[in-house]
Amino acid sequence: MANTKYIKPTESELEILQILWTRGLATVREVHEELAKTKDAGYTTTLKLMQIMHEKGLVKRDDSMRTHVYQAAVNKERTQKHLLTKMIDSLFGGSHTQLVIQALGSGDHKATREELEEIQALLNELKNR
Amino acid sequence: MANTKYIKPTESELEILQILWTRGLATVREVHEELAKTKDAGYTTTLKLMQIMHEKGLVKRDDSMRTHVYQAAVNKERTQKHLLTKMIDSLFGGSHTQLVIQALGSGDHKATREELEEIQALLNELKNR
DNA sequence: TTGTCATTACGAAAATAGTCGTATATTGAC
DNA sequence: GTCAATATACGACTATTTTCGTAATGACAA
Repeated sequence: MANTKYIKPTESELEILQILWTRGLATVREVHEELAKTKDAGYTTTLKLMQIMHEKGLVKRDDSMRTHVYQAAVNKERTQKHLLTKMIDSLFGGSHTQLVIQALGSGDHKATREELEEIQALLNELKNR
Repeated sequence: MANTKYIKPTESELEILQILWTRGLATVREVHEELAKTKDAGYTTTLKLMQIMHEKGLVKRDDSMRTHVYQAAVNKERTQKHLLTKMIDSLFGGSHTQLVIQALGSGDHKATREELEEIQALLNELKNR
């Protein structure tokens, strides 16, 4: 298997990936409209970023048509895990648990009952080892 | 109250803060030795970083002696929470729970029983709302 | 005193990230 | 065909972060 060297997305790239993970397929225009809701940058800025992401292999694109169609080339869960691990190491002294405690204890969640049950299930599993 | 505008530490700064949070007080030399275990940078690089951190107000220092003694000027938990929230927003669609699930579900923790109980307690509290 | 070593200060280069202007091409309406 | 709208390509500029060389200074041993 090809050695898929992990490339750490920058913050802007992450915003774009987030959109692509949600939408599946999207044009630059669509991504840009979405970004514009929270950010304030020109169209060509978004375009350039996505071109760079393409070079890096973070996204795939279909350029058989004039308007290219992009999609994420990196797995969402894997990327989350990578960055999470990084944060745990650099900020929580390597302790997953400390991070979980912080995350759970932070004021205003809107955890649904299902989510709480999911966490409970995981917790039970960990306890029974 | 003085408006303590939050300053986001860079990655390198975070590494240094991590050391200062652990040690309490430390000289540049000490921080540098510690960093050198995992990183490979010159002494003046560390020095410069810490000087910049001082300007930004991320660290305090006692410069009454020739060799200055530094300590963190920002609270560990608060910093953790800030960055955690940021990550949750940018990477987990704002869901604390999704992050917790990822963190708990990631392979190899060494959560102690005490930690598990602490999580359980928090979970119980959340459930009873 | 003199020389060596460790320290801080400082400026600037190098690397990385983000921004945008402009050229060029393609499409479709008329 | 012409024109307007919209797309990509691409280079360059800005800002931030990281790196390090060099100078000045202080400490200390011989």
